[in-house]
Amino acid sequence: MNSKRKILLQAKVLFAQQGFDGVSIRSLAKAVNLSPAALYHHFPDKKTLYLETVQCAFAEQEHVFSKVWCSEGTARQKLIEFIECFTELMFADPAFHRLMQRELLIADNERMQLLAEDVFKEQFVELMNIIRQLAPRLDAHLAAVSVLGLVCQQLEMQPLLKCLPDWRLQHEQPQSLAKHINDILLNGI
Amino acid sequence: MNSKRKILLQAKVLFAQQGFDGVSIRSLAKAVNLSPAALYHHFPDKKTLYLETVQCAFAEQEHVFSKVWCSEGTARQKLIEFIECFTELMFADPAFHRLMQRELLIADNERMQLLAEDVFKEQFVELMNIIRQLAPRLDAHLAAVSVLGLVCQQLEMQPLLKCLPDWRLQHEQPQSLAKHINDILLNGI
DNA sequence: GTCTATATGGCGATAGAC
DNA sequence: GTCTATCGCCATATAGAC
Repeated sequence: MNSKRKILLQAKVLFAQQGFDGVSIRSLAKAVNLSPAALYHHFPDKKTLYLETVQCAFAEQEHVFSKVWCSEGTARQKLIEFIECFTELMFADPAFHRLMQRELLIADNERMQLLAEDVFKEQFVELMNIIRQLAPRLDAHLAAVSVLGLVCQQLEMQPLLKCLPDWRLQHEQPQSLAKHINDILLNGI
Repeated sequence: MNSKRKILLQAKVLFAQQGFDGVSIRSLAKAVNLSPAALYHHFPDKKTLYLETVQCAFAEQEHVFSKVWCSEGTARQKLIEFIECFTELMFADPAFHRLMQRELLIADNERMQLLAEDVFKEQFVELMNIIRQLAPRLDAHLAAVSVLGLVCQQLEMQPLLKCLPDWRLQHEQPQSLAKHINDILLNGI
């Protein structure tokens, strides 16, 4: 395989796990069986390597939901489908989700604008449109974030939840989780 | 003020902002007007300093919600009150929330168990009890996390949300947010 | 309890051979 | 395109004076 691609894929995993400062060029080089110097042939410096890693990881996710938005169902069916699809995606690629969390903690303004424009905007607008159809009384922006929050928080808190009462293995299965979220969203508490 | 306490309070802010690897003993020392060596009088090493910082930050939050659980209202009123209280708390102390996010990313098993037992368990059980009264059909554990997720995700995604369509300043006001979350939780979409 | 000075090591990055 | 060797810097941590 292309060395540059191999580096980017490994970097995604390591940066997601340990963050920018936690990953050294040396450790990344060892993980892909190259010398540290070899990495500098493909990237001018560590920061650029990191940014390309993030860009590469997010580019993979750009058009995942097109099939949901184009489906023939009602708005309600589309929302249910989106939640199932989004939950599956987040659980299938934890490195992506962790990278996202770290980017949000860094919150670099320029990068946030790029992420918003290139990766999230289109999907977010579609989600808001569905919500507007289903619940015109709600602020669509707030409600869209609520939908995402219901999915993401279950993932983020997983390590803690295992240590709290009434936790079940089932809680980490995306289908079971999607079902719960759909229930709570459509019927309330 | 006590030097050790001054160090811990400043460390909370810096570690929350930049993470364990992002904060050097030197930079922390400069921020509290001490030499790096002075910090080693109060803490044996950097890792211990970090752990004490986290422990100190979380200890402050232990009994914040007791007034909610002891109030005289119905289960529904208590839930509304909890959401308002929790939202206010998270927005009032962003350093605490960021530290929590970073701890979840590290996900050290021993520390998760301590956090669960000492800080979150009691509140989490109370929240589950309220939910069981309101909606026996739901898995109380999943539903409790959903409530927390609705609040936390709005905070975590803030830097990105500003760059997405239909964002309003109002979305960052805790009261306005709590109102939305209560609406969506009690009535659904 | 705080300082100055310093030991020791890992870091990002570069030079130059192959 | 990859290597070995290395530079210069900043990190954690310690020694010992005050």
